[in-house]
Amino acid sequence: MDEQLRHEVNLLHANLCQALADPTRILILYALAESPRHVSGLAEMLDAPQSTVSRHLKVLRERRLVSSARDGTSVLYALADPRVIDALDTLRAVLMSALSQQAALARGLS
Amino acid sequence: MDEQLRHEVNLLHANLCQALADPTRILILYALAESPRHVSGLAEMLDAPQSTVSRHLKVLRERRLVSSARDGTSVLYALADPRVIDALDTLRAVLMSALSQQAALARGLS
DNA sequence: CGCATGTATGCGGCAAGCCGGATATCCGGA
DNA sequence: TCCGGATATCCGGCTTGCCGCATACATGCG
Repeated sequence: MDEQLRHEVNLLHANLCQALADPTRILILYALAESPRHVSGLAEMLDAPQSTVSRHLKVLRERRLVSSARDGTSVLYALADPRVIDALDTLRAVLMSALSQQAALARGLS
Repeated sequence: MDEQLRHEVNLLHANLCQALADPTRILILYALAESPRHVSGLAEMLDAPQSTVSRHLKVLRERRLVSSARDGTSVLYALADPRVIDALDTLRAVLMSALSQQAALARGLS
């Protein structure tokens, strides 16, 4: 049954990664890392329809990557755990390495 | 056009996260972090059909998260960049925090 | 050269994700 | 209580992802 638990965590792990697997959501997370924002603010910043932003926020909220708090008639969203940004930065570094390696390879062909 | 480039990288960033968004692929990456392995070895270890494993490896290979090398009639796969494991570990830590927070909340309700 | 082993790919089908517009819900002020 | 601004959800449609099976491809050996 310990095996069962390990499997369960693995599913949640993948689920968490899934939440990061969308360009808009990545932008949202980086924006919230700067400062908490309202839905409308994010929508304007990303130049995306409000419904789209709201749905993305729902995904992030369900995974507890962001937290929400009412602020008058609007809702203020904030990053729940700054380590998510660390992870994203690390992955971006990995990406950059892969790209430069790819570029070097391309130069070698010419 | 710098803006254009930023957007391009953002897409690739999401694409990279997408590659991590599958339970089987996460298991593969952790397995390869231990030591390089053949396709058949991974298939047996994960108790998954060979075609499935091969397809997952293709996804990881395209993103340059793993590297492949022929070894006689089989192919040896290895982790391309250990930092991916760092990122996965960080995300797992985030997950654990969220879970324990959730558990504490549940206790509060009882 | 033909066979056996190990790996990759084409295929058909199904599940899940993303989108924008329209609508429902929530809240504060008049 | 009624209204307007802000947010969440429903809907229909399209795209993408994952799977297993069957099959093609590559490699080493006799």
